[in-house]
Amino acid sequence: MKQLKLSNQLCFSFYALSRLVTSHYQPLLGPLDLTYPQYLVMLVLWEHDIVSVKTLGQQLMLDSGTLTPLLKRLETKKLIKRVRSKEDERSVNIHLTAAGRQLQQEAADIPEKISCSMGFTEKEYDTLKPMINNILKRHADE
Amino acid sequence: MKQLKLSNQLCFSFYALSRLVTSHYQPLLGPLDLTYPQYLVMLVLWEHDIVSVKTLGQQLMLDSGTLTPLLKRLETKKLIKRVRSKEDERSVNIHLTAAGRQLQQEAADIPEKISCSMGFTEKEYDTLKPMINNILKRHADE
DNA sequence: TGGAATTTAATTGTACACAATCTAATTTTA
DNA sequence: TAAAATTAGATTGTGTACAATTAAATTCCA
Repeated sequence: MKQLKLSNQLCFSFYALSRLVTSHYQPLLGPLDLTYPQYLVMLVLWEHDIVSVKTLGQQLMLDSGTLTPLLKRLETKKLIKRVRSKEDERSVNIHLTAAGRQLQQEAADIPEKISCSMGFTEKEYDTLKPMINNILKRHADE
Repeated sequence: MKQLKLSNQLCFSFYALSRLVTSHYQPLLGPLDLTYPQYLVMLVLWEHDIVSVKTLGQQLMLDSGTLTPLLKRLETKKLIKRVRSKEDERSVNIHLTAAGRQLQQEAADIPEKISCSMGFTEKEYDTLKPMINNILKRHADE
């Protein structure tokens, strides 16, 4: 019986934690004129240089309704370029620009700073990482 | 070195998990014409009947910029009533209406359903609940 | 006591998030 | 191969989130 409320409470904790995380990124990303979701897109591009909107959506678990306007904003800032694919005209490839690559340097210390800001303990890393990724993975289809 | 990326990855997991949670509530709340944040407000009201916007904001960690329009939508649906306090005219008290209390019955099985939908294991409850609440608590000030 | 500081909501503006729908391109298959 | 089904993004509309500002009420305190 008491169990029932637990799921609700745990879900609320996840919801609150996500917003806490975003709020800790904000002061780090603000100076780079990036939001957290925009930063996530840049992280993917810094790894791959070119990715399709579809791939981006799969990696970040976001749909085109979210990504299309977000990518347009990144393009306005000259950090990326949206290029419709020649091979498959339905697909749009996102290219990292020189300015976008440049930004990687300025963002280099963010992982360390966010780690410090959130103050995760060793134990929290080791426990939460696999457990939460397990939850995400078992719902991977959607 | 490898540690640095971990914080970024763990934070992304939290962000993704929060959206996963919301997506699992949606089919349960849709029939009640509630969003997840609206449901959270109703949960507080089902416990207390009357709460101030300030208290609500503290409980849910949301500010008036989020709550004011959300509460207006709940009022439009006749689930709550917004009443400016007589004792302190700055404060607005949220009252549960009869329809709002009625809705509690229809929402009674949501905790069980969300538990089933998310499929948390016993171990996940026992580990995640205290660990995540600890993280939230140590950043409680903001 | 009366002005300064604080508190509480509301407002404004920007940016997600996602359901639902649409269009165009590609693939399937009858 | 031509119609049907699928796929990739874009669009539309609703609803959060939150920073920054504003306005009104209350509290502080010199």
